[in-house]
Amino acid sequence: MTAKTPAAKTSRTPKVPVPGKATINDIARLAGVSKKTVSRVINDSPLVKPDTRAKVHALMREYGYAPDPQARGLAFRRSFLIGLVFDNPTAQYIVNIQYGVLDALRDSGYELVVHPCDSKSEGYVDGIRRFVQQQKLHGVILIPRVSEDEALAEALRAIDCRYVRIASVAMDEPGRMLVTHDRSAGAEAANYLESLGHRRIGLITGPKRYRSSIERGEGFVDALAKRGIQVPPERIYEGGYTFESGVAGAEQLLARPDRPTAIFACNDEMAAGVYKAAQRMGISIPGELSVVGYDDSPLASQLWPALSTIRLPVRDVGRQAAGLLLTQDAAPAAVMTAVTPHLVARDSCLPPQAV
Amino acid sequence: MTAKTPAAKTSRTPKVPVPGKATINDIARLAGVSKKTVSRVINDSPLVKPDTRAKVHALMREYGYAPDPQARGLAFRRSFLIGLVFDNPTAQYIVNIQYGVLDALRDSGYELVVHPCDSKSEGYVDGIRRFVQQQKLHGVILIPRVSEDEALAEALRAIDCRYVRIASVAMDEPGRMLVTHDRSAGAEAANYLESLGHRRIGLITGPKRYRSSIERGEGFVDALAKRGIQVPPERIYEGGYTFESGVAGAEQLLARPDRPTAIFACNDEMAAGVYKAAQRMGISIPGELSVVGYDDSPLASQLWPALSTIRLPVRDVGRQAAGLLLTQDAAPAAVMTAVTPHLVARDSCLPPQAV
DNA sequence: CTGAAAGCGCTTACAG
DNA sequence: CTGAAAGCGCTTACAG
Repeated sequence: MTAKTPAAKTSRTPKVPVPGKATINDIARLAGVSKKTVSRVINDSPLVKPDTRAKVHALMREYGYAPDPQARGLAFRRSFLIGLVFDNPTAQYIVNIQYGVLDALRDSGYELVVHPCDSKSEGYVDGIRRFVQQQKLHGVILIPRVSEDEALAEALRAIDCRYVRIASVAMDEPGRMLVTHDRSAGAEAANYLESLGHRRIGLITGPKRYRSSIERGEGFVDALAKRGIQVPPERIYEGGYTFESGVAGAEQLLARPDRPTAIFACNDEMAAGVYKAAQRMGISIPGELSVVGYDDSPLASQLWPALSTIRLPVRDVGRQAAGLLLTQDAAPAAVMTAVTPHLVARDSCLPPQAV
Repeated sequence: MTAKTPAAKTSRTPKVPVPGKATINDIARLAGVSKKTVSRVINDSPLVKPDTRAKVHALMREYGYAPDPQARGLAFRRSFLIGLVFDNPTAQYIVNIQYGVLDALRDSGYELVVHPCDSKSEGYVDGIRRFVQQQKLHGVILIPRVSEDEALAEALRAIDCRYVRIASVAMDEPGRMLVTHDRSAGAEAANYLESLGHRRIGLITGPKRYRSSIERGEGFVDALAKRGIQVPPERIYEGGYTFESGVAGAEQLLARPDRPTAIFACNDEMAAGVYKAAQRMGISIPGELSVVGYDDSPLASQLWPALSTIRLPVRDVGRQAAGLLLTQDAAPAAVMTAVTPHLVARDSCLPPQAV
């Protein structure tokens, strides 16, 4: 204890913090500055002399120091957690969003907490509010269908909680929206089938309570109308985004005398249902029936023939949504952020047979 | 300020905490006890007079008080977060585990933080260690394949981190394991096919680096052997748990002169590949070929004919794993916890044709 | 059964 | 550009 030489040679003195266990006090002492200065370095304050900053940074690296998120959170009166709130989309969608969000969160000091909910249950908004308040979340990312619920958005604003809504149309200010433009993808599917020569075209939509379903269906019908093709009500079937509803829809549409030569199903699961119905009825795909789906789920490329479908880069959606959330305070987005879905043409469509 | 009557009548005084914003100090003051006593109530200490406890509880409810997890965590020197660490299983598996874990965590005060990783990358164990240490996690749940990595388990033990491993065989002490018994399910598939009368039976396994693949395959082969049926090497194909590898495997197995009358694919994706190959080769299922899969993925019931497969209640797995983690300190599990998979017979199997 | 003091590891507000 | 004091909302260790 008499030596005045720089310690750390005798490695086990209580003065040398264990890697991964150092605190702001250790770094401050080692650097010969106050902890407030270390705090400034942590928070990238410009009010630190470059030399001091460099020295502190070096020490932080040397001891593998990372500030304790809980202590920081307590002082900041908020946590470094982002909530992912979702109702009941497909597993693939949830997981891809998670991967994307985590891409954006990597090395940011933020972590992702998952929070499923049931938007049909009484008081689900209260549940989310409690979650946000208790965890003092930095913000939440809202996936369809909860993202489409204005009451939830309103409740979050009321408690001053940052959020980003992922939805098929802009329904909030730019900083709080990530738009997926389902309508234009519906139109792309329509134009594709029209350009192949199809004129009698059927549509299987999702449930009306999903905005995506409306957008996809309307985009499809409107685009066909622009090219002079009408889709009469009897060629539209409202499905439930499920395989079974796809089967039922196709059976109904294909039983008609003026049977359609092409069907657009608003998701891949229902498109798979169309395959099954067609197989049962002895209608060959793509020879006698062209099919377009939506989602590009793993299923799509496994069907036989491989399904032409709409692909949305969901991981990008997650990444950008998280990016918006993190920059919401610093650089409030001025222009609406969007990720655009596109058609992936595979083997399920052909020009209609000349009958 | 002169009134000595119980306040709260004039509702807006600074003495009355806003709902959802009360602190331990507010509750203590309102109850006329010290915050330490409130703390005892929060932590279910027996050292509180029933009357006092009741009064504090009432106040907590009235003001919607919930202790701040960050403050609590800081004082406890650990957080109330559970980490879910996974490499790359199917989306459906990940999501079901998440639902299950959250079932168990509900109202426990713990939250779930997701942490994907790449077990093939250099230093992935370090990444997980940093995650655990920085967040001061209460514990982590490990899903295959990372759950099978002894080096990771060792590293977690070294930093004194609670964990539960989900795997197909017991590879750790009871309190830290949730076993899924893939071997017995493989045997069940074997016995089913044998009892239908099949004798020439093919097997498409997963990659050898997955313990589940080995267990399923060996369980299948051993069970057949017990009933006097050999599966020669040329009737075993090592797939990659992917659709394409299922196609390739089936094409090879079905091209042989003594073509099998039944195939067991070690997951549903590969079983779907078998369907595709069979369709291409003009072999009808189940008439000329019986198929059994594994996982009971959504795919299974959408295939035509519906796939007979092994079903593991994955959500239960997640729930029980989380349960183990939460009770690890209090009641260290003495006996190995298991969730058992079972065959779901659908339409893809029939006795072999008498040719 | 209950409480006053000190501390967890950070930050805010203030002062210089 | 830097720091000493007080505080975020809890708990531990100690005392009674």
